[in-house]
Amino acid sequence: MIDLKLLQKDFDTVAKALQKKQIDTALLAQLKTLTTDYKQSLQSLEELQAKQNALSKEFGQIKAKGGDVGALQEEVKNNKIAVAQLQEATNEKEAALQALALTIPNLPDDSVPEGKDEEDNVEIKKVLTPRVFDFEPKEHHDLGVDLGWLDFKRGVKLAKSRFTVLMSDASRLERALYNFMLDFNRSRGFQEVSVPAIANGDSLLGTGQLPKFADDLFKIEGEELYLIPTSEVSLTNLFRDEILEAEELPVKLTAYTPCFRKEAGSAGRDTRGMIRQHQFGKVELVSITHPEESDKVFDEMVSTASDLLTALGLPHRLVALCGGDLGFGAAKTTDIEVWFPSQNRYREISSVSNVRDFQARRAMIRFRDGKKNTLVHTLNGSSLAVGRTLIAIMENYQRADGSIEIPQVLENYLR
RNA sequence: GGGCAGAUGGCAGAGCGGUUGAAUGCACCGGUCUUGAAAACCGGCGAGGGUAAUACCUCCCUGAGUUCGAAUCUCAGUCUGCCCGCCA
Repeated sequence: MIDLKLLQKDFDTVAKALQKKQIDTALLAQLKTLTTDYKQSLQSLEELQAKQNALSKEFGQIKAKGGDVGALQEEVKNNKIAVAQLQEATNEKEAALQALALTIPNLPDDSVPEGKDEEDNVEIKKVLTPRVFDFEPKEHHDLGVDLGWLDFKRGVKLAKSRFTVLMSDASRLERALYNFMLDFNRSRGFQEVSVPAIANGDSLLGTGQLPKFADDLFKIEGEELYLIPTSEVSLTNLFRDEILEAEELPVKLTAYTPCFRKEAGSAGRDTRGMIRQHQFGKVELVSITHPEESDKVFDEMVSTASDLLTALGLPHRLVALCGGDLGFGAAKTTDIEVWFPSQNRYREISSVSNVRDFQARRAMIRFRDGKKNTLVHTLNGSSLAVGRTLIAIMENYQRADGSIEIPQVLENYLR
Protein backbone atom coordinates (compact mmCIF):
# COMPACT_ATOMS: atom_id res chain seq x y z
CA MET A 1 0.00 0.00 0.00
CA ILE A 2 1.22 3.48 -0.73
CA ASP A 3 1.93 5.86 2.14
CA LEU A 4 -1.28 7.81 2.68
CA LYS A 5 0.53 10.35 4.81
CA LEU A 6 2.83 11.12 1.93
CA LEU A 7 -0.18 11.50 -0.33
CA GLN A 8 -1.66 14.06 2.06
CA LYS A 9 1.56 15.92 2.54
CA ASP A 10 3.03 15.86 -0.93
CA PHE A 11 0.33 15.06 -3.43
CA ASP A 12 2.28 16.25 -6.46
CA THR A 13 5.24 13.99 -5.84
CA VAL A 14 3.01 10.93 -5.53
CA ALA A 15 0.92 11.89 -8.54
CA LYS A 16 3.96 12.49 -10.67
CA ALA A 17 5.57 9.22 -9.68
CA LEU A 18 2.41 7.27 -10.38
CA GLN A 19 1.96 8.88 -13.78
CA LYS A 20 4.87 6.71 -14.79
CA LYS A 21 2.67 3.73 -13.97
CA GLN A 22 -0.18 5.21 -15.97
CA ILE A 23 -2.28 5.95 -12.91
CA ASP A 24 -4.91 8.62 -13.33
CA THR A 25 -4.27 11.60 -11.06
CA ALA A 26 -8.01 11.99 -10.56
CA LEU A 27 -8.03 8.64 -8.78
CA LEU A 28 -5.35 9.87 -6.40
CA ALA A 29 -7.26 13.07 -5.78
CA GLN A 30 -10.24 10.95 -4.87
CA LEU A 31 -8.10 8.91 -2.51
CA LYS A 32 -6.86 12.08 -0.87
CA THR A 33 -10.41 13.35 -0.40
CA LEU A 34 -11.49 10.05 1.12
CA THR A 35 -8.57 10.18 3.51
CA THR A 36 -9.30 13.73 4.64
CA ASP A 37 -12.94 12.89 5.02
CA TYR A 38 -12.22 9.81 7.08
CA LYS A 39 -9.75 11.61 9.33
CA GLN A 40 -12.27 14.34 10.07
CA SER A 41 -14.96 11.84 10.85
CA LEU A 42 -12.59 9.91 13.08
CA GLN A 43 -11.62 13.01 14.99
CA SER A 44 -15.23 13.92 15.75
CA LEU A 45 -15.89 10.36 16.78
CA GLU A 46 -12.98 10.38 19.18
CA GLU A 47 -14.28 13.53 20.83
CA LEU A 48 -17.62 11.88 21.45
CA GLN A 49 -15.90 8.77 22.75
CA ALA A 50 -13.83 10.82 25.15
CA LYS A 51 -17.02 12.40 26.43
CA GLN A 52 -18.63 9.01 26.84
CA ASN A 53 -15.68 7.73 28.82
CA ALA A 54 -15.70 10.75 31.11
CA LEU A 55 -19.44 10.49 31.73
CA SER A 56 -19.20 6.81 32.52
CA LYS A 57 -16.44 7.41 34.99
CA GLU A 58 -18.49 10.14 36.66
CA PHE A 59 -21.48 7.83 36.70
CA GLY A 60 -19.53 5.18 38.52
CA GLN A 61 -18.23 7.64 41.10
CA ILE A 62 -21.69 9.05 41.87
CA LYS A 63 -23.13 5.62 42.15
CA ALA A 64 -20.38 4.51 44.51
CA LYS A 65 -21.29 7.36 46.83
CA GLY A 66 -24.95 6.48 46.55
CA GLY A 67 -25.86 9.70 44.73
CA ASP A 68 -28.60 10.32 42.18
CA VAL A 69 -27.64 9.51 38.58
CA GLY A 70 -30.98 10.31 36.95
CA ALA A 71 -29.93 13.37 34.93
CA LEU A 72 -26.60 11.93 34.01
CA GLN A 73 -28.17 8.72 32.82
CA GLU A 74 -30.17 10.62 30.22
CA GLU A 75 -27.15 12.48 28.92
CA VAL A 76 -25.04 9.37 28.72
CA LYS A 77 -27.76 7.56 26.84
CA ASN A 78 -28.07 10.26 24.20
CA ASN A 79 -24.34 10.49 23.75
CA LYS A 80 -24.19 6.76 23.31
CA ILE A 81 -26.56 6.95 20.39
CA ALA A 82 -24.52 9.72 18.81
CA VAL A 83 -21.36 7.65 19.18
CA ALA A 84 -22.97 4.64 17.53
CA GLN A 85 -24.17 6.68 14.57
CA LEU A 86 -20.87 8.40 13.98
CA GLN A 87 -19.05 5.11 14.46
CA GLU A 88 -21.01 3.55 11.66
CA ALA A 89 -20.42 6.49 9.33
CA THR A 90 -16.71 6.46 10.13
CA ASN A 91 -16.46 2.74 9.49
CA GLU A 92 -18.03 3.18 6.09
CA LYS A 93 -15.59 5.91 5.22
CA GLU A 94 -12.69 3.81 6.32
CA ALA A 95 -13.88 0.86 4.25
CA ALA A 96 -14.21 3.03 1.16
CA LEU A 97 -10.77 4.47 1.75
CA GLN A 98 -9.19 1.05 2.20
CA ALA A 99 -10.93 -0.39 -0.82
CA LEU A 100 -9.43 2.27 -3.04
CA ALA A 101 -6.04 2.49 -1.35
CA LEU A 102 -5.43 -1.25 -1.76
CA THR A 103 -5.76 -0.99 -5.54
CA ILE A 104 -3.18 1.79 -5.98
CA PRO A 105 0.20 0.44 -7.12
CA ASN A 106 3.55 1.24 -5.62
CA LEU A 107 5.52 4.35 -6.55
CA PRO A 108 8.27 3.63 -9.06
CA ASP A 109 11.81 4.78 -8.29
CA ASP A 110 13.18 7.88 -10.00
CA SER A 111 15.61 5.63 -11.84
CA VAL A 112 12.80 3.74 -13.59
CA PRO A 113 12.70 4.60 -17.30
CA GLU A 114 9.61 6.31 -18.70
CA GLY A 115 7.56 4.13 -20.99
CA LYS A 116 4.24 2.56 -21.75
CA ASP A 117 4.88 -1.12 -22.23
CA GLU A 118 7.40 -3.86 -22.93
CA GLU A 119 8.66 -1.98 -26.00
CA ASP A 120 10.06 0.79 -23.82
CA ASN A 121 12.07 -1.41 -21.50
CA VAL A 122 15.77 -0.64 -21.47
CA GLU A 123 18.41 -3.29 -22.05
CA ILE A 124 21.15 -3.14 -19.43
CA LYS A 125 23.50 -5.77 -20.78
CA LYS A 126 23.81 -9.03 -22.63
CA VAL A 127 25.58 -12.04 -21.14
CA LEU A 128 26.96 -14.83 -23.35
CA THR A 129 26.51 -14.87 -27.10
CA PRO A 130 23.79 -16.99 -28.67
CA ARG A 131 25.18 -19.96 -30.46
CA VAL A 132 25.23 -20.09 -34.25
CA PHE A 133 23.52 -23.25 -35.50
CA ASP A 134 24.69 -25.07 -38.62
CA PHE A 135 21.21 -26.55 -38.89
CA GLU A 136 17.70 -25.23 -38.39
CA PRO A 137 17.12 -25.24 -34.62
CA LYS A 138 13.85 -26.79 -33.55
CA GLU A 139 11.31 -25.53 -31.11
CA HIS A 140 11.27 -27.14 -27.65
CA HIS A 141 7.73 -28.36 -28.36
CA ASP A 142 8.85 -30.51 -31.27
CA LEU A 143 12.08 -31.58 -29.62
CA GLY A 144 10.17 -32.59 -26.51
CA VAL A 145 7.50 -34.57 -28.32
CA ASP A 146 10.04 -36.35 -30.55
CA LEU A 147 12.20 -37.31 -27.57
CA GLY A 148 9.23 -38.43 -25.54
CA TRP A 149 10.13 -35.79 -22.95
CA LEU A 150 7.06 -33.58 -23.07
CA ASP A 151 3.53 -34.99 -23.18
CA PHE A 152 1.16 -32.16 -23.93
CA LYS A 153 -1.84 -34.35 -24.75
CA ARG A 154 -1.84 -36.23 -21.49
CA GLY A 155 -1.40 -33.01 -19.56
CA VAL A 156 -4.63 -31.79 -21.10
CA LYS A 157 -6.33 -35.11 -20.36
CA LEU A 158 -5.32 -34.99 -16.72
CA ALA A 159 -6.23 -31.39 -16.14
CA LYS A 160 -6.75 -29.00 -19.04
CA SER A 161 -4.79 -26.99 -21.56
CA ARG A 162 -1.62 -25.30 -20.28
CA PHE A 163 -0.73 -28.36 -18.23
CA THR A 164 2.16 -30.51 -19.41
CA VAL A 165 3.61 -33.83 -18.30
CA LEU A 166 7.39 -34.22 -18.17
CA MET A 167 8.43 -37.75 -19.00
CA SER A 168 11.61 -39.66 -18.20
CA ASP A 169 14.77 -37.61 -18.75
CA ALA A 170 12.90 -34.32 -18.80
CA SER A 171 11.54 -35.05 -15.36
CA ARG A 172 15.02 -35.92 -14.12
CA LEU A 173 16.42 -32.81 -15.70
CA GLU A 174 13.82 -30.67 -13.97
CA ARG A 175 14.75 -32.18 -10.63
CA ALA A 176 18.44 -31.66 -11.36
CA LEU A 177 17.75 -28.04 -12.21
CA TYR A 178 15.98 -27.05 -9.06
CA ASN A 179 18.47 -28.93 -6.92
CA PHE A 180 21.27 -27.09 -8.66
CA MET A 181 19.52 -23.75 -8.25
CA LEU A 182 18.82 -24.23 -4.55
CA ASP A 183 22.43 -25.23 -3.90
CA PHE A 184 23.66 -22.28 -5.91
CA ASN A 185 21.46 -19.86 -3.99
CA ARG A 186 22.56 -21.34 -0.73
CA SER A 187 26.17 -20.65 -1.70
CA ARG A 188 25.13 -17.01 -2.19
CA GLY A 189 23.79 -16.74 1.35
CA PHE A 190 20.14 -17.56 0.83
CA GLN A 191 18.61 -19.87 3.40
CA GLU A 192 16.65 -22.75 1.92
CA VAL A 193 13.10 -23.24 3.16
CA SER A 194 10.13 -25.35 2.19
CA VAL A 195 6.75 -23.65 2.39
CA PRO A 196 3.07 -24.39 1.75
CA ALA A 197 1.86 -23.92 -1.81
CA ILE A 198 -1.49 -22.75 -0.48
CA ALA A 199 -1.95 -19.41 1.24
CA ASN A 200 -4.89 -17.64 2.87
CA GLY A 201 -6.53 -14.37 1.87
CA ASP A 202 -4.60 -12.29 4.37
CA SER A 203 -1.34 -13.50 2.88
CA LEU A 204 -2.40 -12.70 -0.67
CA LEU A 205 -3.51 -9.27 0.49
CA GLY A 206 -0.18 -8.75 2.19
CA THR A 207 1.86 -9.29 -0.95
CA GLY A 208 -0.63 -7.47 -3.16
CA GLN A 209 -2.23 -10.19 -5.29
CA LEU A 210 -5.53 -9.39 -3.60
CA PRO A 211 -7.87 -7.65 -3.87
CA LYS A 212 -7.02 -6.48 -7.37
CA PHE A 213 -5.84 -9.65 -9.09
CA ALA A 214 -8.25 -12.27 -7.78
CA ASP A 215 -8.97 -13.35 -11.37
CA ASP A 216 -5.45 -14.69 -11.77
CA LEU A 217 -5.66 -16.97 -8.76
CA PHE A 218 -6.91 -20.51 -8.31
CA LYS A 219 -9.13 -20.43 -5.26
CA ILE A 220 -10.00 -23.46 -3.15
CA GLU A 221 -13.74 -23.88 -3.28
CA GLY A 222 -15.52 -22.99 -0.08
CA GLU A 223 -12.36 -21.84 1.70
CA GLU A 224 -10.48 -18.61 2.07
CA LEU A 225 -7.46 -20.34 0.54
CA TYR A 226 -5.61 -19.98 -2.74
CA LEU A 227 -2.94 -21.84 -4.69
CA ILE A 228 0.10 -19.58 -4.63
CA PRO A 229 0.99 -17.85 -7.92
CA THR A 230 4.58 -17.55 -6.68
CA SER A 231 6.37 -18.55 -3.49
CA GLU A 232 7.03 -14.85 -2.95
CA VAL A 233 3.63 -15.00 -1.24
CA SER A 234 4.62 -17.73 1.20
CA LEU A 235 8.13 -16.47 1.84
CA THR A 236 7.25 -12.82 2.40
CA ASN A 237 4.21 -13.59 4.54
CA LEU A 238 6.35 -15.72 6.81
CA PHE A 239 6.98 -12.41 8.59
CA ARG A 240 3.53 -10.86 8.35
CA ASP A 241 2.53 -9.02 11.54
CA GLU A 242 5.98 -9.48 12.99
CA ILE A 243 8.52 -7.10 14.43
CA LEU A 244 12.03 -8.32 13.66
CA GLU A 245 15.21 -7.41 15.49
CA ALA A 246 17.54 -5.20 13.46
CA GLU A 247 20.33 -7.78 13.77
CA GLU A 248 18.19 -10.39 12.05
CA LEU A 249 18.26 -8.37 8.84
CA PRO A 250 18.69 -9.02 6.06
CA VAL A 251 16.69 -12.22 5.90
CA LYS A 252 17.51 -13.95 2.62
CA LEU A 253 15.45 -16.96 1.62
CA THR A 254 15.14 -19.35 -1.26
CA ALA A 255 12.52 -22.00 -1.93
CA TYR A 256 11.30 -24.28 -4.67
CA THR A 257 7.54 -24.52 -5.07
CA PRO A 258 4.99 -25.12 -7.74
CA CYS A 259 3.22 -21.92 -8.83
CA PHE A 260 -0.32 -21.69 -10.12
CA ARG A 261 -1.74 -18.99 -12.35
CA LYS A 262 -5.00 -18.75 -14.21
CA GLU A 263 -3.43 -16.61 -16.93
CA ALA A 264 -6.83 -14.99 -17.23
CA GLY A 265 -5.78 -12.16 -19.50
CA SER A 266 -3.62 -14.16 -21.86
CA ALA A 267 -5.99 -16.47 -23.72
CA GLY A 268 -4.40 -17.42 -27.03
CA ARG A 269 -0.91 -16.26 -26.09
CA ASP A 270 1.94 -18.76 -26.03
CA THR A 271 -0.48 -21.65 -26.35
CA ARG A 272 2.07 -23.88 -28.04
CA GLY A 273 4.73 -25.50 -25.91
CA MET A 274 5.27 -24.85 -22.25
CA ILE A 275 6.24 -21.21 -22.12
CA ARG A 276 3.03 -20.26 -20.34
CA GLN A 277 1.53 -22.87 -18.04
CA HIS A 278 -1.10 -22.91 -15.31
CA GLN A 279 1.34 -24.78 -13.11
CA PHE A 280 5.10 -24.40 -13.15
CA GLY A 281 7.97 -24.94 -10.78
CA LYS A 282 9.99 -21.95 -9.68
CA VAL A 283 12.92 -21.39 -7.38
CA GLU A 284 12.37 -18.07 -5.69
CA LEU A 285 14.51 -15.57 -3.85
CA VAL A 286 12.99 -13.33 -1.19
CA SER A 287 14.78 -10.82 1.00
CA ILE A 288 13.63 -8.78 3.95
CA THR A 289 16.00 -5.90 4.51
CA HIS A 290 16.73 -2.69 6.33
CA PRO A 291 15.51 0.17 4.10
CA GLU A 292 19.04 1.37 3.51
CA GLU A 293 20.20 -2.06 2.41
CA SER A 294 17.59 -2.96 -0.15
CA ASP A 295 19.41 -1.55 -3.17
CA LYS A 296 22.50 -3.55 -2.35
CA VAL A 297 20.51 -6.75 -1.86
CA PHE A 298 18.63 -6.06 -5.07
CA ASP A 299 21.89 -6.10 -7.00
CA GLU A 300 22.92 -9.31 -5.26
CA MET A 301 19.67 -10.96 -6.27
CA VAL A 302 19.97 -9.88 -9.90
CA SER A 303 23.50 -11.20 -10.12
CA THR A 304 22.54 -14.43 -8.39
CA ALA A 305 19.94 -15.12 -11.07
CA SER A 306 22.16 -13.97 -13.91
CA ASP A 307 25.15 -15.98 -12.68
CA LEU A 308 22.94 -19.03 -12.48
CA LEU A 309 22.14 -18.70 -16.17
CA THR A 310 25.79 -18.11 -16.96
CA ALA A 311 26.70 -21.26 -15.03
CA LEU A 312 24.16 -23.12 -17.13
CA GLY A 313 25.67 -21.64 -20.25
CA LEU A 314 22.47 -19.92 -21.31
CA PRO A 315 22.73 -16.60 -23.20
CA HIS A 316 20.59 -13.94 -21.60
CA ARG A 317 20.17 -10.24 -21.15
CA LEU A 318 19.19 -7.93 -18.31
CA VAL A 319 16.40 -5.45 -18.89
CA ALA A 320 15.23 -2.53 -16.76
CA LEU A 321 11.46 -2.43 -16.83
CA CYS A 322 9.88 0.89 -17.75
CA GLY A 323 7.17 2.46 -15.61
CA GLY A 324 4.30 1.10 -17.67
CA ASP A 325 5.57 -2.47 -17.57
CA LEU A 326 6.36 -2.46 -13.87
CA GLY A 327 4.34 -4.80 -11.67
CA PHE A 328 1.80 -3.63 -9.11
CA GLY A 329 4.04 -3.72 -6.06
CA ALA A 330 7.40 -3.05 -7.64
CA ALA A 331 9.36 0.17 -7.18
CA LYS A 332 11.87 -1.12 -9.69
CA THR A 333 12.37 -4.35 -11.56
CA THR A 334 15.10 -5.97 -13.54
CA ASP A 335 13.96 -8.75 -15.80
CA ILE A 336 16.28 -11.42 -17.03
CA GLU A 337 15.47 -12.80 -20.45
CA VAL A 338 16.93 -15.99 -21.84
CA TRP A 339 17.64 -16.67 -25.49
CA PHE A 340 15.24 -18.89 -27.42
CA PRO A 341 16.78 -19.85 -30.77
CA SER A 342 13.48 -21.05 -32.22
CA GLN A 343 11.85 -17.69 -31.56
CA ASN A 344 15.04 -15.81 -32.36
CA ARG A 345 14.49 -13.66 -29.32
CA TYR A 346 14.87 -13.32 -25.57
CA ARG A 347 12.01 -14.33 -23.27
CA GLU A 348 11.54 -13.57 -19.60
CA ILE A 349 12.89 -16.23 -17.26
CA SER A 350 13.42 -14.20 -14.10
CA SER A 351 12.17 -10.98 -12.62
CA VAL A 352 13.76 -9.30 -9.63
CA SER A 353 11.90 -6.50 -7.87
CA ASN A 354 12.55 -4.11 -5.06
CA VAL A 355 9.17 -3.58 -3.46
CA ARG A 356 10.50 -1.11 -0.84
CA ASP A 357 7.96 -0.75 2.00
CA PHE A 358 4.86 -1.36 -0.12
CA GLN A 359 4.25 -4.96 0.99
CA ALA A 360 5.68 -4.29 4.44
CA ARG A 361 2.98 -1.68 5.02
CA ARG A 362 0.24 -4.04 3.90
CA ALA A 363 1.59 -7.03 5.78
CA MET A 364 2.91 -5.03 8.76
CA ILE A 365 6.43 -6.37 8.60
CA ARG A 366 8.65 -4.18 10.74
CA PHE A 367 11.92 -4.17 12.60
CA ARG A 368 13.01 -2.54 15.84
CA ASP A 369 14.86 0.56 14.81
CA GLY A 370 16.19 1.80 18.13
CA LYS A 371 13.13 3.09 19.98
CA LYS A 372 10.69 2.96 17.13
CA ASN A 373 9.45 0.31 14.78
CA THR A 374 10.12 0.83 11.10
CA LEU A 375 8.79 -0.89 8.02
CA VAL A 376 11.26 -3.21 6.32
CA HIS A 377 11.89 -3.41 2.60
CA THR A 378 10.91 -6.58 0.80
CA LEU A 379 12.41 -7.88 -2.40
CA ASN A 380 11.60 -10.85 -4.54
CA GLY A 381 13.00 -12.46 -7.60
CA SER A 382 12.81 -15.67 -9.46
CA SER A 383 16.05 -17.41 -9.36
CA LEU A 384 14.66 -18.85 -12.54
CA ALA A 385 11.39 -20.37 -13.55
CA VAL A 386 12.35 -24.02 -13.75
CA GLY A 387 10.05 -24.95 -16.65
CA ARG A 388 11.34 -22.16 -18.82
CA THR A 389 14.92 -23.02 -17.90
CA LEU A 390 14.30 -26.59 -18.95
CA ILE A 391 13.00 -25.63 -22.37
CA ALA A 392 15.73 -23.01 -22.79
CA ILE A 393 18.28 -25.76 -22.24
CA MET A 394 16.49 -27.98 -24.74
CA GLU A 395 16.54 -25.33 -27.42
CA ASN A 396 20.02 -23.96 -26.80
CA TYR A 397 21.67 -27.35 -26.28
CA GLN A 398 19.99 -29.27 -29.09
CA ARG A 399 22.04 -31.29 -31.52
CA ALA A 400 21.38 -31.81 -35.22
CA ASP A 401 19.98 -35.29 -34.51
CA GLY A 402 17.37 -33.90 -32.11
CA SER A 403 19.11 -35.04 -28.94
CA ILE A 404 19.98 -32.68 -26.10
CA GLU A 405 23.38 -32.06 -24.63
CA ILE A 406 23.41 -31.61 -20.86
CA PRO A 407 25.08 -28.52 -19.36
CA GLN A 408 28.22 -29.54 -17.54
CA VAL A 409 27.20 -28.12 -14.15
CA LEU A 410 24.20 -30.45 -14.09
CA GLU A 411 26.16 -33.63 -14.65
CA ASN A 412 26.61 -34.28 -10.94
CA TYR A 413 22.90 -33.88 -10.44
CA LEU A 414 22.01 -36.47 -13.07
CA ARG A 415 24.12 -39.38 -11.92
C1' G B 1 -15.29 -35.64 11.42
C1' G B 2 -16.63 -36.28 17.31
C1' G B 3 -15.12 -34.77 22.41
C1' C B 4 -12.39 -31.69 25.86
C1' A B 5 -9.21 -27.45 26.86
C1' G B 6 -7.48 -22.84 25.44
C1' A B 7 -6.52 -17.83 22.64
C1' U B 8 -3.82 -11.45 27.08
C1' G B 9 2.43 -7.17 25.53
C1' G B 10 8.93 -9.78 21.82
C1' C B 11 8.22 -14.48 24.94
C1' A B 12 6.13 -16.84 29.37
C1' G B 13 2.08 -15.82 32.41
C1' A B 14 -1.65 -13.23 36.19
C1' G B 15 -6.23 -10.73 35.89
C1' C B 16 -12.49 -12.93 35.28
C1' G B 17 -17.74 -6.01 35.63
C1' G B 18 -15.32 0.26 37.18
C1' U B 19 -9.24 4.21 38.73
C1' U B 20 -6.20 -2.30 34.69
C1' G B 21 -3.47 -0.81 28.70
C1' A B 22 -3.09 -4.65 31.95
C1' A B 23 0.62 -7.86 38.01
C1' U B 24 5.03 -10.80 37.76
C1' G B 25 9.22 -13.20 35.34
C1' C B 26 12.42 -13.44 31.01
C1' A B 27 14.29 -10.67 26.94
C1' C B 28 15.57 -5.71 25.56
C1' C B 29 17.40 -0.39 26.47
C1' G B 30 19.81 3.32 29.93
C1' G B 31 22.61 3.89 34.52
C1' U B 32 25.63 2.45 39.14
C1' C B 33 29.61 -0.94 40.22
C1' U B 34 34.07 -3.06 37.19
C1' U B 35 40.44 -2.35 33.74
C1' G B 36 36.51 -4.79 30.67
C1' A B 37 32.60 -8.32 30.97
C1' A B 38 29.30 -11.15 34.03
C1' A B 39 26.53 -10.90 38.52
C1' A B 40 23.98 -7.54 41.68
C1' C B 41 21.26 -3.07 42.20
C1' C B 42 18.39 1.39 40.22
C1' G B 43 15.39 3.26 36.16
C1' G B 44 12.84 2.52 31.48
C1' C B 45 10.25 -0.69 28.25
C1' G B 46 3.20 -3.28 24.10
C1' A B 47 0.90 -1.68 19.22
C1' G B 48 -1.81 1.77 16.00
C1' G B 49 -3.88 6.70 15.36
C1' G B 50 -3.34 11.79 16.96
C1' U B 51 -0.10 16.15 18.74
C1' A B 52 5.22 20.66 18.31
C1' A B 53 4.89 17.90 22.78
C1' U B 54 0.95 16.78 25.92
C1' A B 55 -4.03 15.68 25.93
C1' C B 56 -7.21 12.32 23.68
C1' C B 57 -9.00 7.72 20.88
C1' U B 58 -8.60 2.47 19.57
C1' C B 59 -6.64 -2.50 20.42
C1' C B 60 -6.35 -8.28 25.66
C1' C B 61 -8.31 -13.99 18.53
C1' U B 62 -12.58 -12.02 15.09
C1' G B 63 -17.66 -10.32 14.78
C1' A B 64 -22.30 -9.29 17.11
C1' G B 65 -24.76 -8.43 21.97
C1' U B 66 -25.79 -7.19 27.50
C1' U B 67 -24.29 -2.75 30.57
C1' C B 68 -23.80 4.08 32.33
C1' G B 69 -19.08 1.06 32.14
C1' A B 70 -16.31 -5.39 29.40
C1' A B 71 -9.79 -8.31 28.79
C1' U B 72 -13.54 -9.86 32.34
C1' C B 73 -20.70 -11.67 31.11
C1' U B 74 -23.77 -13.82 26.51
C1' C B 75 -23.97 -15.66 21.41
C1' A B 76 -21.65 -16.92 16.68
C1' G B 77 -17.19 -17.80 14.10
C1' U B 78 -11.83 -18.62 13.45
C1' C B 79 -7.46 -20.65 15.12
C1' U B 80 -4.31 -23.67 18.49
C1' G B 81 -3.45 -27.93 21.80
C1' C B 82 -4.89 -32.83 23.59
C1' C B 83 -7.92 -37.47 23.11
C1' C B 84 -10.85 -40.56 19.63
C1' G B 85 -11.87 -41.74 14.40
C1' C B 86 -9.73 -41.52 9.42
C1' C B 87 -5.21 -41.24 6.67
C1' A B 88 0.11 -40.23 3.32
